[in-house]
Amino acid sequence: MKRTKEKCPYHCEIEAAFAVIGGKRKARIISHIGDGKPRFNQLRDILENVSPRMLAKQLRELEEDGLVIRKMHREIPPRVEYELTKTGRAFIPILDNISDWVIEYCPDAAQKIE
Amino acid sequence: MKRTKEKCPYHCEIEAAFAVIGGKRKARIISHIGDGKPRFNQLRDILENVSPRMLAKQLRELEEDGLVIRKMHREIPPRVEYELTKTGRAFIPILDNISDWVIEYCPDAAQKIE
DNA sequence: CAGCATCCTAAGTGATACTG
DNA sequence: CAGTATCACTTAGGATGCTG
Repeated sequence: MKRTKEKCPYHCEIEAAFAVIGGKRKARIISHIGDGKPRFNQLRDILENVSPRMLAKQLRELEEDGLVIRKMHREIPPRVEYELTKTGRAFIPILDNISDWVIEYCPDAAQKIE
Repeated sequence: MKRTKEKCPYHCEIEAAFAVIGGKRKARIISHIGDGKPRFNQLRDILENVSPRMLAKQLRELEEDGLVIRKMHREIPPRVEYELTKTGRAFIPILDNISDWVIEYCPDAAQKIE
């Protein structure tokens, strides 16, 4: 989804929202961070087939948009945990609704899960 | 969002759902079709800066996924109206929740509306 | 009017190698 | 471990012109 630094790039709330959560795998990332406090490579394992470059980018954007906090522990080897902010946690129920919707109303897509 | 014809391309419900509604402008299209029964060029006017090629593509995908019905009236000049299916209508409350969420929790993005 | 066909560019994404 | 850097590639998206 397009992310921009223009002053008024959005025509409506929905467009603004999807600029924040519509990126590839962003919804899944939010969902998994909500489950625990995963570390970088744990997220990579869960998501599968994500290059470190892409995961880092998505996480950085989610952090900029205030959904995710990056907690860096100064240890050797370094340990970084991700967790949701209040904003991120407020989005979890919506993700649950979306999951329910696809199961109930989109049998074709639901069948392609797993 | 990636659309695929593979047999089991999705890891979870959220990924499946975003394959259906995550395309650029798809959420906005659903929302506007829910408001009335817009014609092709009415949708173009509302969305602004959409090439006919792209709008047609998004509409066709939404139709394939069972969210939208294309009603063709055999007149001269031709008239086509789009409306929501039950599946599409069931998604409207979720879009409303998303709008509320961005207003309440994402002030930076909300400020860029209009 | 409601598209489709064609061409083209720009942005997104992946793979791999490397570093503090 | 948690990322960057670089390069190559795929895809999305726009512009334009044409048609039933």
